[in-house]
Amino acid sequence: MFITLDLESEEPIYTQLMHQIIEGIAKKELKPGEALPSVRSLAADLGINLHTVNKAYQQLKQEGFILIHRQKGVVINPDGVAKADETYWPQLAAKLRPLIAEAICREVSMNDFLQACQEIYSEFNPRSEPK
Amino acid sequence: MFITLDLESEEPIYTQLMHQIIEGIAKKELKPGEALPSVRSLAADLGINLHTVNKAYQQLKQEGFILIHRQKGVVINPDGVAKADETYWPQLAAKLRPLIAEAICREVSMNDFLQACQEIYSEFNPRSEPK
DNA sequence: TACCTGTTATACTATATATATAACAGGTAA
DNA sequence: TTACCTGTTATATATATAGTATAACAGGTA
Repeated sequence: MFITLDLESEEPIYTQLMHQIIEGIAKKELKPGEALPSVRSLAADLGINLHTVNKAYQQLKQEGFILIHRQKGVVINPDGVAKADETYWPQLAAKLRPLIAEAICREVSMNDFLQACQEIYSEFNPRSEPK
Repeated sequence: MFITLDLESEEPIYTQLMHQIIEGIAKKELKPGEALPSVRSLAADLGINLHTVNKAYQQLKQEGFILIHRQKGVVINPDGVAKADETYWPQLAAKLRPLIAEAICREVSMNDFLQACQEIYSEFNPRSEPK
């Protein structure tokens, strides 16, 4: 699991970290129960402060992606991430709406937009897993 | 064109303003060449500072949604918003990727995700325009 | 005992957001 | 000309967020 940060980006470091870990879970590179580096070692590896890593971990914990055991360390949620529930969909819609509004302004057809989503979705599921 | 702000939201006021104006354009409630309120009057109507409105206007101008004439005022870009070009798609993908990664973690199928997009897209185009 | 966890506390810097006032420059209308 | 409307610029202030730096604490393990 490689993590690359863009320190010049407007996106805060801790959210970059969150996104990369979530993407790692989506790609199955990070599996349920798998251990993550300690806040200190990850911070050292990335050349950032341990509080920045901690902030990302805390938020991932609150959203159910990881579990934090005070003395054992951090692991990907062994029970898997909570499935989409009734609170998830409005939040997703709120994030999608500005993107879709701009797309319409720029004369992007619905099909072109859906295809863009589809291609990204496929990046995470390169092939369906053999059972 | 009604504008509603949530002053308690984590989303900055000026981005809320930008999004609502972009949505207004997408819904054709705001048409090319149409005038927008002056920074002072809109700020007064919304009960916010004129600099906050100005910041939203400046950014909308830079992204090509509106034109600002120093003494005439602000209008929706009469030439329409610039169509999606080769710089647009990577930017869209960068914004979609975290949403799609989380959706996959929450076991949202591709079809369910695409359908959510489709429904929002349809909100902006309630019916195809008669020519 | 030494070392590893996460956690908490404090302090500091820098930047972003939002407000408040004031003034400036150019155009328009009474 | 005068008054008023534009957007623009300049200062100043308050608050919150982001990030870093150090230090210490508490619990578990080798």
